[in-house]
Amino acid sequence: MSGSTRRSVTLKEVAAEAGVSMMTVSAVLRARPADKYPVAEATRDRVLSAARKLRYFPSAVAQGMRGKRINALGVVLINPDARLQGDPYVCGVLDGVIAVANAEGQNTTLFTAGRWSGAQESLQTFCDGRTDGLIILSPSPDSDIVPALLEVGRPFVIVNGQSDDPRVSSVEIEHAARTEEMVGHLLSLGHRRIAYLPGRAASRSARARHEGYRRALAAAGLSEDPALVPPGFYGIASGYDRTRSLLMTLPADLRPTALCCGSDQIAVGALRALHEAGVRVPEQMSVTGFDDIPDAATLDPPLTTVRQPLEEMGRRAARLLLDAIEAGRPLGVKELLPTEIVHRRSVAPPPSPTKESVR
Amino acid sequence: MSGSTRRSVTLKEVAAEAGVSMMTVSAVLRARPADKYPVAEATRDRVLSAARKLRYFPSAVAQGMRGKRINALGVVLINPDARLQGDPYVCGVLDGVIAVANAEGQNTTLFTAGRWSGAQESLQTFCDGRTDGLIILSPSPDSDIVPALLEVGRPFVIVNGQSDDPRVSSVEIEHAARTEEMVGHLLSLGHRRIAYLPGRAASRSARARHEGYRRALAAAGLSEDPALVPPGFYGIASGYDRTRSLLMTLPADLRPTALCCGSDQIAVGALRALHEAGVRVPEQMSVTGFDDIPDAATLDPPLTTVRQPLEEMGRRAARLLLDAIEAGRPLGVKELLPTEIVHRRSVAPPPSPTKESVR
DNA sequence: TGAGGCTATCTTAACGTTAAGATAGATCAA
DNA sequence: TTGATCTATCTTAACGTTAAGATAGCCTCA
Repeated sequence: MSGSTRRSVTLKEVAAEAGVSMMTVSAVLRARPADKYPVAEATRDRVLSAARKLRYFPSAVAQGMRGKRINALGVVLINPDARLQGDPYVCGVLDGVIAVANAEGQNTTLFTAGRWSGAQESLQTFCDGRTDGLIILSPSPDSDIVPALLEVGRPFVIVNGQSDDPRVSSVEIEHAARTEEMVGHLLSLGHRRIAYLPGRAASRSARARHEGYRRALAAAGLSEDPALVPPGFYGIASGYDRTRSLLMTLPADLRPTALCCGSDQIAVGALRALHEAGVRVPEQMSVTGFDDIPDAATLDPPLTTVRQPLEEMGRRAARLLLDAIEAGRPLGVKELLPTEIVHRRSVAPPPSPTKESVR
Repeated sequence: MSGSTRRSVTLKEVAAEAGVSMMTVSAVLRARPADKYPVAEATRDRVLSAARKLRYFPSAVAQGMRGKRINALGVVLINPDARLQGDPYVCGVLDGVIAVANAEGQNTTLFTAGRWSGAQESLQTFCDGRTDGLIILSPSPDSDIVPALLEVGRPFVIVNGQSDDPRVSSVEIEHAARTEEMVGHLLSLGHRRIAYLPGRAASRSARARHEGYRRALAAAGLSEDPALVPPGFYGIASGYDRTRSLLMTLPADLRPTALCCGSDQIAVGALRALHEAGVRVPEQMSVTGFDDIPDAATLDPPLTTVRQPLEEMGRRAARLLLDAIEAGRPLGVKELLPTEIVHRRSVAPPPSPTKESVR
């Protein structure tokens, strides 16, 4: 019975067992409205019990070929060495996508572009018909995947990688405005020397956040001091190394009194370096992050940061995608989700001597 | 051209464009060995350029219906409120599965059982033919999914939920033996009152780990003190609450000197509670975990724990599943992966007065 | 010269499902 | 009584692909 049952039970077998045509079985099992395909009560029962007896499961693949939907959403992780563990950003978005997909009776299929050998090759995989559409997570602005997808005309939504093309739907947050607000907050507390530890310049979000930092300084009549903005990347190691450099290379009176980090991971590294150097946070140095990863609340001290609604972003993306699939065409909706600053203990006014003395 | 392109390009259209039959196009594009289906060089070129021109992508769905493989592995997350963010265990295994799947040209499809209304209903989703087989993550021993899957005869592999049935393939670690070793280590350091914070008793792994704790005590001539083993679940909140209770309810001389936690998440909660209560770790209290999540190394103090090769477990499971799919039948392979204790700073001998005074 | 074997290609049928139209008996109004 | 309408079911064709067998021209060898 079980064991080497290679083939699965088909509609035809159920039909034979119940002594009716396949169409009748199909109608009964899909519970079509009776006015479309009326079935006698007795027949219905016979069909249902035959299906149960044979353990029949409808083939989504065959259904997908017949109709035009396979009821699956694809999620594309472009990052070549993408790993879920230790990537709260991707996991959060994915959780949102899965939640909506589940609620709407859709499956979720993961695509990871092992090595990126150009969009053309990857599309062979992404567009093979096993999903109805794609959610692209943080495509680099340099990648050619967006134009390629537009060309094949498949529904897709971008998360965190807004495109100027009016046909593209995307879910995005205000990187610049929120960073500007954060830096403004530090300025209002009296900080004047505020370092910024940015993500890699190839990333859209990193560029936008950096721009927010500049705008806040400009609004306060200050300009960016390159010595306080060492290039880096989103990652614990970057935060650690850059912070150490800042501490070692700058004379005490030129040291920043606040460290605005482009991501929480960077802030984690920064806090570690400050801890090792005996610099107390926030008394001697304020530190801020961006993302509000789960760890942010339990760091020592808890991190003041920007909360990105990761799961909501995933949910929105999934809904936009479903809309586009339904409509059968790109809808070009750009959603901008609200973010907020979460105030925790890693920020305080600068140590007293600084006061209003702008250098 | 793009825009409302709803339907995708088919083999037939490519064949028409190239002026050959569909079969020839199929043979060219799948690069079949020439001795099976020889095609003239000129024809080949014509087909390839037609396919490129029309942006043809073979339909995996149609291929899957024709042949018997769709080249996708399913991963079933039974946990009803499964979330990837904050679940390093699931993420780690998933990373391993994805790595192997990718390397073998397979897709990965996620199934989450929103609410668990019995295996029969869930199987409708899991067995709808869009995957060639399933990897089941940590099924509860109480769930009826394993017998149900055996009955429908679909290839599947269990991770961390070994079954006695000889047909079932599983990837497992030694929960009991390693916990026994960990508790033995604490005993050898002189600890005699060792609390154990278990995972939910419905979970196989939690039961097995708990059993290891008992065995270690028994080997030292001790028996379990129910007051030191409050029921709980794998999760930060459980560790925090249970630890607070232990600290508040027990008189100082009855307090444990070591806290053996059923998971790293529990240990995270325990450390937080101890920190708040001003109990120094490891000077006044040793703490151990299980899993070795990435955070374990950066906790304060870094956590002594059992390293579970999560990613390797995922990789093994994927390989076992591919073997079973290949064979077309359950193979009943049980893999037991090695684990090791990672010694970090959260463990020390008990404070001096305790010594050998077994109460 | 014809049998056999190549090479390059085409045709048919099938995978499991479903939309649309066909059928056949029963009921009903004119 | 004749057609119209309704109910319950069946039949056909199609979705995009591919295995297997068919075909047709050409070459080789006895």
